[in-house]
Amino acid sequence: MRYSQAFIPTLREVPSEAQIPSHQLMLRSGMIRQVAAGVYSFLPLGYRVVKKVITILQEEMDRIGGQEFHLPALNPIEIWEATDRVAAMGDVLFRLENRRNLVLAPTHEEIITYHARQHIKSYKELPQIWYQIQTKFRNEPRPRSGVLRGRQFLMKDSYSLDATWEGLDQSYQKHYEAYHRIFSRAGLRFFVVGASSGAMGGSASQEFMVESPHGEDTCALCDHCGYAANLEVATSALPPVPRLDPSPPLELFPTPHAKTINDLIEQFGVPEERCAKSVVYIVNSQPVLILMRGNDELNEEKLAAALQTTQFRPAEPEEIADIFGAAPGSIGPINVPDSVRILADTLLRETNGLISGANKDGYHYKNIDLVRDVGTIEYFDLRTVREHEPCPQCQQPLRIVRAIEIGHIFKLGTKYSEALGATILLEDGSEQPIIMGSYGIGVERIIACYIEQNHDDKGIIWNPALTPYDLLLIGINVHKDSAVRDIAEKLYEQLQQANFSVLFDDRAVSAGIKFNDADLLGFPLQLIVGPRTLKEQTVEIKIRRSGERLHVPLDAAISTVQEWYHKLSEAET
RNA sequence: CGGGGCGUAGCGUAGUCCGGUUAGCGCGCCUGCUUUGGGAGCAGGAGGUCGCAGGUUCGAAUCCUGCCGCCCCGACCA
Repeated sequence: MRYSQAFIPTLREVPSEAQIPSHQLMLRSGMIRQVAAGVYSFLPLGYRVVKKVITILQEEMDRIGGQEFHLPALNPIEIWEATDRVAAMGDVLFRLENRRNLVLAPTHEEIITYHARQHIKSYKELPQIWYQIQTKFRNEPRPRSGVLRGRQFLMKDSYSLDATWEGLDQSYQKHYEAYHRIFSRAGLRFFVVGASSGAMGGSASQEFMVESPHGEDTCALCDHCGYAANLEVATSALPPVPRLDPSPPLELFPTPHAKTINDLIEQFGVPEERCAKSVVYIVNSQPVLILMRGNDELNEEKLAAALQTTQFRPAEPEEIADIFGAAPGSIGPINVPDSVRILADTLLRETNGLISGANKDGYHYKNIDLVRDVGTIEYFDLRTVREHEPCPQCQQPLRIVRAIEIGHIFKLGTKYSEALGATILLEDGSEQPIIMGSYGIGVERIIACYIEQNHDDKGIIWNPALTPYDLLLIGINVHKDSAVRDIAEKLYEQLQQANFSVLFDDRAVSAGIKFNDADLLGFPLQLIVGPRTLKEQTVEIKIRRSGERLHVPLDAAISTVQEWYHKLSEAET
């Protein structure tokens, strides 16, 4: 491609709406343009990168036996009602005003299961891995960070269909390995975390993460043993609050000015871990009292997993007063109405000597014994792990980092096959729902994360795997100097014949502009031909990543490019 | 949805508080001449419903009301 004829609208200045490097550089390099909040056009240069990512995805999915589909974005709403996901997705599901029986698909479990039900009748036809790379629509409440969270985005989604749970484990493992290869080939530094399966009812789930301050997820990492978990499921080896022996007697005491755990600690000098913080949630319109150690933070994802529902919210102060007869600062587990379910974090399991509100304004109890003084308590891991807590595997301090989710693998089970009646007959003649897995990769996120990890103050630094063109041939003064032009044209021909995709900067602009655009666009290699090199019968090869410049004789140009390209490609794997 | 910010030419912005000639500047764009290895110089030129609608006023980018859009933080995100 000749640059003079290419549509590559680069920007010298940073558009004000772009806050993070990948967004800024994708705009500045002419890869994307915004059309609406969370909606972007890919311009030719950006789309070349998309196609390269898609090729990697297809190759690796095909390698594990995946078969590519192209499913419709328009879905009948009935099928979404059948799995109860119209309600579950809520406002995130796009609906159509002038065709109300259709919705825009945010994911494709339903359609896949629909086709499985149509045609898969026997265990003999399984396993299957079905995938597609397609546009998803999600009415995100707040799109952000360029293409990192959009209302319309590309996703590689795949689904495994198995007759047995062991089969599901194998399909899941194949995806795990394929995902490793995909992200490695894309040149990403990433890690895998255990994740919540949430209210979807699946059994196991892992997320592929890229560490970034711009990420929307938070993970606990152990650099020592490799433990990694999303904070929604992360645990630590923090010891539980030990029992006192003998158990001291329950005692009511006035605390007129203590509304928070910190007040209690300051005013009465009590140890933080002996305080039991009481929080109240309304779960399916029933009150639930939750006891947390000291100032530990309740994790709502863990609560959702414990309660097996996401239909809950913190209680309002008025509701708390109605139920407990006291303000939020004075409630506790003693004298709780029978209708209130009591949960406690596992750190408090069957312990004693605790201080908590007395359900009487201005009073607390001390020496509460959860076994002696409180009715039925259900214990769950509910607390949010904090920085520096000991790793649950090796006791070394945990690190808490922000991360961007680029892939998610998920053992679904039979939720969708049951809801939609996708069943098979087994060898013994019995009928059973197909056992499914679902696996997703965000295409734009791979690109944005790559740029987040591979840029400098001048621009993007592409590797051979994702670069929109293999290399940039820069002709200095080609429009004025016919000797340079002849050489440049010849190299342009030869490079293409050697199977390189080449962008040939033949524009009639100054050298400085060409060099700056070259660094901004970030192709792995720049081949520079100008009057200066011509005098010595050489060309200059600049390696974008290192900034290294080689001067090679004209007749060695192609072979040197091939060598270096090979070297750069090797370095990736 | 809560909080904050913003909307003036393709991009970046000044002007808005305190209403008043023709809305200014840099980059980019067009023409000519000169220049030519890290975003050239000179000269000339094109390009604006000041987000939209209504209101106040002799007069509105500027004041008032409503709406729309975009960004950031939070909530949310199988």
